[in-house]
Amino acid sequence: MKFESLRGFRDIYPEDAEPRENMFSTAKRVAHSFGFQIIDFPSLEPLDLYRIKSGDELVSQTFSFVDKGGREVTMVPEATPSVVRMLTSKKDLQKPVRWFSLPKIWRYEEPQSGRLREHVQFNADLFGPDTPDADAEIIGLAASILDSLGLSGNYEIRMNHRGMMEKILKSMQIEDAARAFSVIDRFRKLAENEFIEALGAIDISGKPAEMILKLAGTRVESVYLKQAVSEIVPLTQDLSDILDRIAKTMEMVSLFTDSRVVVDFSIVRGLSYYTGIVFEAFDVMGELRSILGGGRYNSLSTLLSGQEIPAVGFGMGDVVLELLLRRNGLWNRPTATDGYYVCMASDGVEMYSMRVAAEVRKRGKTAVRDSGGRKLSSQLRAASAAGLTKSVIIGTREAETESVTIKDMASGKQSTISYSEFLDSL
RNA sequence: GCCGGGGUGGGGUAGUGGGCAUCCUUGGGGACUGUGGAUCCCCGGACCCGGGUUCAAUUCCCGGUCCCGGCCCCA
Repeated sequence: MKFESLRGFRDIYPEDAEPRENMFSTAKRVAHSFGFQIIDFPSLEPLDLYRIKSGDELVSQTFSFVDKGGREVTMVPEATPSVVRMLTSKKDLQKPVRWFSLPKIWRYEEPQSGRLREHVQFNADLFGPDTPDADAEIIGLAASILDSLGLSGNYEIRMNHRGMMEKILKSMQIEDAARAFSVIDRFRKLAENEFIEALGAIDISGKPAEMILKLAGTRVESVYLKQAVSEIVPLTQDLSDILDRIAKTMEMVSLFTDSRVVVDFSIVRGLSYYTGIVFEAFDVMGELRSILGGGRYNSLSTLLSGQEIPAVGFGMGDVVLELLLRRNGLWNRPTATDGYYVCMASDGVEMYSMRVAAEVRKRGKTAVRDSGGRKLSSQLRAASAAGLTKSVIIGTREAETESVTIKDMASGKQSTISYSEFLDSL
């Protein structure tokens, strides 16, 4: 019988687990530097938590089952509902609340490039203020994490605004924005005629369809935003206000990163619950799906709890991020780490060598002791593989004189010093 | 759920309707009875699973499964 990991699930060995850990710890460090605090929540949630806001399409793509108590439960397919539940059930939180988490997320979908059935998602949300400052802070956090991973200049932020899009559509006499969004969302995947066809299928044709086509293909920097929109629809006061806010947000984001920030009118982020700004980050080569995505969702807490708490946040999966880091040569294990590999050159020194290793560790340093039963040459080969900077060689000679031989693995040089001298050097 | 392409040791490969399979690498050990990353030697380890065709299948056919990519969807 042969066992393999399930379709879409991964076994992660040290050569990947360590770069990965490095990636997560960078994200954590940056989040902390922004004043965000880590939270955690269950991996299993009631299925209804997702039914309320998303409907059957999402539910069909979850790992769900009926538990022994007859409850419909699901492996969490996203962080936000759980986070919002935590937020709304603790009534004494002082706003703004800045939270992040690193949950495992499950989705029952066909695996493909950048998408698996289980992944880790870095998730950050800022609750309370509904301001361009808060929007910019969240996007700035996302960008700062990517920058800290060494990806500056290798990605760009594309943003849009749900409210702006709704107003633009409305000026074209299109009331059902949600349906239009689902077509606009596919803009990049469709040829021009297919896009027009898809719009026609939801009763948008003629001039409005042409306008939407032009709009969806538009990407602009903040300074040209107003002009670009005014070329397509008349600027009402409402619309103008939103455009000012977007431009302000973009300018603020530019304070966080040198990466390009543009408005891309094709970014609408599926259906779901976004109410204001939406954004995604893409690799500049355009080879991968989006690295991260998020936006403002001011009504989800109302939906889940009746409390109105404005929110803005984003999620970033580890799968695409890993692909991007690999492509940029940033997926490497650390080189030799500071520490000692303890070898035994002869029989009868087990206790002494183990004591040496234990003392090294007590002083907060790394010590890996060979488990013995083999020649010194084999032990030193293992020492090389262990990637530690030094080896300690202990044999009868050292045991008799209470000394240790320290070998520098890079240079090959070694010297014998007394045990106490060695301990003092740690 | 659907579509396309794949599946030979841990990784990378050669090859064939018939001698349970090539080479490299990795792993273990040795040459080196107290010295690694060099060299040489030895050893371990594979034809995805099931069914069919056939005297005979790793090779051909069918189904499944997994991998890669795409669709749907992307929370």
